[in-house]
Amino acid sequence: MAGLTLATWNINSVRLRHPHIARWADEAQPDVICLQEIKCQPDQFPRKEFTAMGYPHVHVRGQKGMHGVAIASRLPIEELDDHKICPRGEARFQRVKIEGIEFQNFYIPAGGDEPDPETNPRFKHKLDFLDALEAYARKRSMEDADIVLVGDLNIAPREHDVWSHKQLLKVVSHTPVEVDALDRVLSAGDFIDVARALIPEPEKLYTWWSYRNRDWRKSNRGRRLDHIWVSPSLRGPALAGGPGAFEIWENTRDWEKPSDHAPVTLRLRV
DNA sequence: ATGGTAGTTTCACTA
Repeated sequence: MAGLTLATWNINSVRLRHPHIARWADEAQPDVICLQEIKCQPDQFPRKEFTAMGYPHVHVRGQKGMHGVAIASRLPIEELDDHKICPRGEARFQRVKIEGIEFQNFYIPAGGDEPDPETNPRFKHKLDFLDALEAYARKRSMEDADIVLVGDLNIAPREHDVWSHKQLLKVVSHTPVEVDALDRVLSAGDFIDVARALIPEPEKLYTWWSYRNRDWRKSNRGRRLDHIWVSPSLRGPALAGGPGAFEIWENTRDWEKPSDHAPVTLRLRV
């Protein structure tokens, strides 16, 4: 195969929004779709609907009502052993192999409102999760495997990944302590942040817009929370297509009852 | 400093 298009999308309930996925996939034509916040148990996942839209291969890590990740693929999926990363054991991580490439799909904890691990257990959970992920990434970096790490990482790391760097410095998702932790994960795994390798700052990049703004386009208070990282061995295939190979499908945010996240795709030249 | 919206576990919680 000449190329492989991969996608990541926080769908905020796959049972409610699989029609959006069908409509979007018809245009975007991804080969692999990594989903977060599916909000269902594995036996509740709409497999028939994914088969009908051309994705008969599905791997689900779900739990009742919240969190949950899933990978749907046109190509066969090889299941890989789960490694326990989430300190609370929540359904926030899965890994599979497709076409010889390991896909790691993450839904990192949002972290609550108060950016203080002493008073906010959710923020502590987020930092602990990132520490565990850093250790895992460091260990796996020794293997030289072809790895694509995607997901809703719930952190907008760079100045131009948010609508106002200054106003968000104390807002969870953009605080220095989280950004440092995420940067340590990136370094530990020798990963390449594909979006910024292809589209450098100061160009603004957002993948999420809050439901709490009446007109998301007009206010445009976005953040880049959804990421695609690749291991050094995939640098060539990931960057070969240039900026046009990376896409944020923000038009989906205009659809009726949308997810608050837009899907993101990368065309890998394999 | 506040409140705004959305989904599921629902008159409460997470995001």
